[in-house]
Amino acid sequence: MMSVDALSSADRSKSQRAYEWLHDRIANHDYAPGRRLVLGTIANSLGMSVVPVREAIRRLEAEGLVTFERNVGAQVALVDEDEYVFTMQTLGVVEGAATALSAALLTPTDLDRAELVNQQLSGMLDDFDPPTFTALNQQFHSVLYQRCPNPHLLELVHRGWTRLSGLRDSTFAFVPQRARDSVAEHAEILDLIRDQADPTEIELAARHHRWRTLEAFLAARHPDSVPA
Amino acid sequence: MMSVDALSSADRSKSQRAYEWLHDRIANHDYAPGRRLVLGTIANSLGMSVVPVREAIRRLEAEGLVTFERNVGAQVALVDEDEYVFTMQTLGVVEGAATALSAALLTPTDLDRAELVNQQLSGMLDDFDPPTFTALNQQFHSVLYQRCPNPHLLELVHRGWTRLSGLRDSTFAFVPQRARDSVAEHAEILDLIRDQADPTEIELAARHHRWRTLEAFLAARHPDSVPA
DNA sequence: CTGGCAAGAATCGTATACGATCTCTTCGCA
DNA sequence: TGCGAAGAGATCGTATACGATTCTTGCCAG
Repeated sequence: MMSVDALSSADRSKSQRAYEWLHDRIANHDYAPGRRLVLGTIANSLGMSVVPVREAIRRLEAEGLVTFERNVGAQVALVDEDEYVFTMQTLGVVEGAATALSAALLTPTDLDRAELVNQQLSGMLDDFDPPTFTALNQQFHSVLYQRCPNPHLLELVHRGWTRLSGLRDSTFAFVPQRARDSVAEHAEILDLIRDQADPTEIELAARHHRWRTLEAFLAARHPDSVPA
Repeated sequence: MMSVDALSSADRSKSQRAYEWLHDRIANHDYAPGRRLVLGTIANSLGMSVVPVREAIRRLEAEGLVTFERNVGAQVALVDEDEYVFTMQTLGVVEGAATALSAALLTPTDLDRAELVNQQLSGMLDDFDPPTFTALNQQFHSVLYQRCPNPHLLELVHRGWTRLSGLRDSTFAFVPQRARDSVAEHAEILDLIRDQADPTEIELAARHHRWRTLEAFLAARHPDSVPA
């Protein structure tokens, strides 16, 4: 019988395993933004040489999850405020588009599942736990965009979510009030999809839902600035 | 005095030079879709070992310009019809968004330049040369989206254009009639921007402009199918 | 003549090695 | 005491080497 370890490494190159290993750790924020990624150390942990690890880090760099500086090394990408704004803005665009393209293809089961998740979100409002809320929130949205037939758009949505997952605390930890509005907007988006609304309307609803979360975050960070 | 070659390689790693070298050749379609990229051969051409070349190819793979199969090798990504459709669809989304975000920041000089390029396009309509038309067309659009302050969106737009640049013939080679409509739509987009129209209106105009090119291509390829 | 197998060539995947570069500490001198 | 230089240690960048996998070619049996 194969060992567990042998199974887990079956038919994947070391470079691929290194990529997945690092990707998981970044997405689960076991490796926080700013954490240095020392090639030799990672190679040792994985029982391989540095060569496959370097390739994995190049891929993560191209995806924006890792930054790299020549002769210095790699670290998990920092998500400063600008980076957060740009990522959320882009995510609003691509997720909105993916959701609109997905909407007509959602099954009644999909919609029920989304509804159920949103009810769970609603039930948490008075006993608020940001990490759980954030996880369920992502689950809600992923149900809605998952049927998007365009793989490029889907990948862009996934990358955006992954980048944001590196944050220790979500927007909802900073701005709890936003959670309540968010749940209500989810219901509106669901209604639009159920009513087979115009795809553009669905798209803009999904986009502005995300952008409002971004605006709530910015308002909390910069209470003095004048709203546009 | 440094040799030209030493200058061209100054302060960039070999990995970086390999990346740029390959990227250029793919973008200029010196390397056509499907062309195999043999590590050893490329390494020889560049006077380096295979290690930096492998890293460069990993990056190009993550950007979608190259496909890679384990133990087989890399090739310039094929752009079949599905791939073309998905890329154009995605490009419509991200370029539309980038153009809308850029619009308010365009200077009068930018707008004059765009106008000039569109006049050149217009002047070519009766003496039609698809490659030149395609190049000027890209130039027109890049003027409009270049001021987009969101670097993520800008990068996505660039990647989309680069992927499409690998095609030997643009849509305009298949559907010359589309060129005339395209020039007219360019003028409409310019008017919207000059009139400081609502960003959403600009965005949708830019998006649908691209999507109509896509539809023209599909209609030419599938003359029998029923339009939606 | 055709299908399949086997040997060789081509190419990839990864380990190891070592020079190059950066960073941090330490030491000397003002 | 503070600053700058020198050196040690850490880490990176790339070359080389070689086993592993895949592709190609040609021979043999049916």
